[in-house]
This record gives sequence, C-alpha cells and structure tokens, in this order.
Amino acid sequence: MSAPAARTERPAAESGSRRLILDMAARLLRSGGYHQTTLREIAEAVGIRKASLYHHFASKEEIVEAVVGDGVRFVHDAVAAALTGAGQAGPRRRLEAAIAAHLCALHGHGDYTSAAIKVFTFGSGPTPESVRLARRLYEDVWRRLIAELQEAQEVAPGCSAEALRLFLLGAMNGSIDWYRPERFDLGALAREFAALVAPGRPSD
Amino acid sequence: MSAPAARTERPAAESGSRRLILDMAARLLRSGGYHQTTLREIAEAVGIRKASLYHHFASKEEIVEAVVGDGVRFVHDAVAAALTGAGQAGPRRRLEAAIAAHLCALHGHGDYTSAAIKVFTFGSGPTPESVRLARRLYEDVWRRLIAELQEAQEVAPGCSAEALRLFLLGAMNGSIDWYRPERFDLGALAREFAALVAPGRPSD
DNA sequence: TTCGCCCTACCGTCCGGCAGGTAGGCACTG
DNA sequence: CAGTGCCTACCTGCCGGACGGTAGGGCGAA
Repeated sequence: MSAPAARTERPAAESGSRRLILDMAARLLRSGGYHQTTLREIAEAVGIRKASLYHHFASKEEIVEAVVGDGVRFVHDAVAAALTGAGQAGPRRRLEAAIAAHLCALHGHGDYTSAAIKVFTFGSGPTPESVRLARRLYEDVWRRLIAELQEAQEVAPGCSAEALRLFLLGAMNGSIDWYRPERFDLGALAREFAALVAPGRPSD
Repeated sequence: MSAPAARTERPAAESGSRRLILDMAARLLRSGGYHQTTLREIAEAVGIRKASLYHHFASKEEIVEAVVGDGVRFVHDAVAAALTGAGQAGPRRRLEAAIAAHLCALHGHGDYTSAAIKVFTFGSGPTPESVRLARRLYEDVWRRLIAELQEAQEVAPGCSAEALRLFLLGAMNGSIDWYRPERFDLGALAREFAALVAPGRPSD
C-alpha cells in the first residue's frame, strides 16, 4: 500500500513520516487536483494534526512541488529504463516499450505520476524551477526517441517531430480521464498506440 | 471581446445579463478551473454584486453546468458543420476538417469549449445528465467518423476504433496545455494530426 | 402596483498558516 | 549515576480571510 514508489532516485534519506505525507498527498492530488486537496485531508490521511505537516514542509506548495517532482522523475526513470532494456531493438520496438512504460507509470504504480499530470500547474506563483527542469529533461527523452524514429523513417510522413511529440504525450496523458484497468490492457494499448504512430512492419 | 460565442444553438432567448455572466464564467473557468473560479470573481467581471448572480442561477454548479454544456454543444456544432461542409470529400479530408474544427473551437473562438475541457468533472455530485448527454452525442460524431475511415481502410491497422478515438480526442484536448497561437498554425496542426491518424495519400 | 433586477449586509464553514507548548529520546557532564 | 540541555515530532488553539449562499430592501419600468 505505502510501498516506496520513487525509490529509484531517493538514497533512503527520508525520515519516514515525510515519505508517508508525500504518499498521501500524491493520492489526494491525483483524485482531487490542487485546490480540492487540503492540508487537513493530507494530515488526516497520514494520522497526524495539520500543524505537524509544517515540521516537514514549509507550505502546501512545497508538498505539491515534491510530489510533482517525484512523479515526473519516476516516469522519466521508468521510460529511460525501458529504453535501456529495449537496447538495440528496432526503433518501433523501442517506441512501444517507452509508451508501455509511460502508461504503466501513469496507471500501474503509485499516484505520483498521475498527480504530476493532473496538477500540471499549481499554486499562485509560476511553476518552480525544479519541476520545470524535471519536466524538460523528460521531454528530451521523447524528443530523442522521435528523432530516432524519424531517422529510421519509421514514422508517418507529413507530421513534424514536435507535433508528433505533443500528440503522443497529450494522448497518453489524456488516458487518466478514461483509462479503467478492467476495460483496457496496458500492453495492448501500448501496441495500438505504437501502431498508430509508427505504422508498418512491427517486427523491425 | 464579449461577442456571443455560442450563438449557434441559442435562439437569442437570453436575458442579456445571463449570457454575460456565462461569458465571464467561461473565461475564468478556462484559465482557473472549477475550484479556483469564485462567484466573486465572476460577479466582479460582469460588473454586479455576487448576490445578484442568484437572480439568474440557483448555484455555482448551475453556472458551471451551463458553461460546460454550451461548450460541448458549441464544439459539436462546429465539427458537424465542418463535416457537412466537407460533403462527399474523401474520408481523409473529412477527418482533417473535423480536427481543424475541433482545434478551432478550442483555441479560435470563445472560452466555452476550453472551459468544458478544463473542468471535465466539477462540483461535488456526479456530472449532470445534461452534460453527460451532450458529451455522449459529441463522442458519437467521432465514432461515426472513425468508422467511416476504417471502412475506407484509410486508418493505420492494428489500432482499434475506440483506442483511436480516445487517443485522438486526448491529443487534441491536451493542446490546451501547450498551444500558443504565435507558435502554431491551427490548419497546419490539423493536417499533421490527420496525417498521423490516416497516413498515405492526402488527395483521396 | 407589480415585477424584474440589483443592492447591502450578513451567515456558517473551511481555508492555509502561525504561536506556543509538551512528551520522549539522546548526548554530554559533574 | 543524576542532572541538564537540546533535539525531533507532534500537539492544542487560534488567526485573518475567502468561500458559497441567504435575507431582505430599494428602485425604475411597465
């Protein structure tokens, strides 16, 4: 239930309570968004009083920033690992693996990534630099993958790399509005998606 | 500025103030979502006191319901008109026209449609039946169009009709997060998306 | 006179955040 | 060993303000 979701980039330097707070915040942010999620709800889910949250975080925005940052890093790591695992397979296979990893991060484990998609922008001020950086680094993964596909001429012509990337990420992230585990299979969905973007021989 | 955006389906039976309230509510909902948008903001934008809103609507949810319903009907009408205009052109051309109409409704005119996408679900209770019906009717337009494309074998194989529809609508609606009029051209974007979904000869 | 439209003033509730206090543990010192 | 001081972690209680919503009155037009 409260398994350490984003263990990848965390050197176990968490105080325990802090991670638990983020777990609960991620769950609430995923289902309710920024304004609907209150500190009282988070504190109640953790089992402490609201004021105690301020021993771990300076503000609500700091909690949300941590959740969103972890969410983006989590999906980034998952996709990067999938691409490494796909190794020198054909670009089409690598695309399929990346799509599956992104969808799995969104729906398979944890609430961090879907919370990161849902709140996208939050708080009063501009998006914190840490989050913007994490987001940019993740976008670059897809930019490189799409360039790879275009170089291998695996992708439908007549669509620019940037439009393709935005289409792809928009369609995948939109799945948080309609995906239900009992109605869809993530692997099949990834295959269908890859077939759409990179038509032709799947055994490449 | 305050041009009647959703004139299409409204037989001018509006009280004037009511339409103005909805215009302002749509603008605020578009940029801030449901919980961020307050009745005080709406009233101030209209130029009246907050309590006066209750002479036209019974609650905040009723205002939002009207905006979202109009937004869905507006994009529905726009896409249906585009398809009628495309007449007996090839399915690929009809798809392009529909995508262009949807994107134009989102970004070209009025705030109703983008507000409808942004708030998707709102309020405490379930989505009102009127909104769910309007949404379902609009979805059917795309279901029919995609069936048309599949029948003509214009669409990439290996992707089911339902997945294709969800991907396409998700990608288009996701554009509210990244579309900037000075960086993209709606017509070009529509062509690129259509090329992605229905690859091959564009002159069909 | 009636009615549509808008007003001022107020309600109870919940928000994020802050001040200040307390219980227990750990380390150091005489 | 006792005593002291500091630390983390949490608590109670409150603040100013914003929220959606309500009550009741004014006022011009028909």
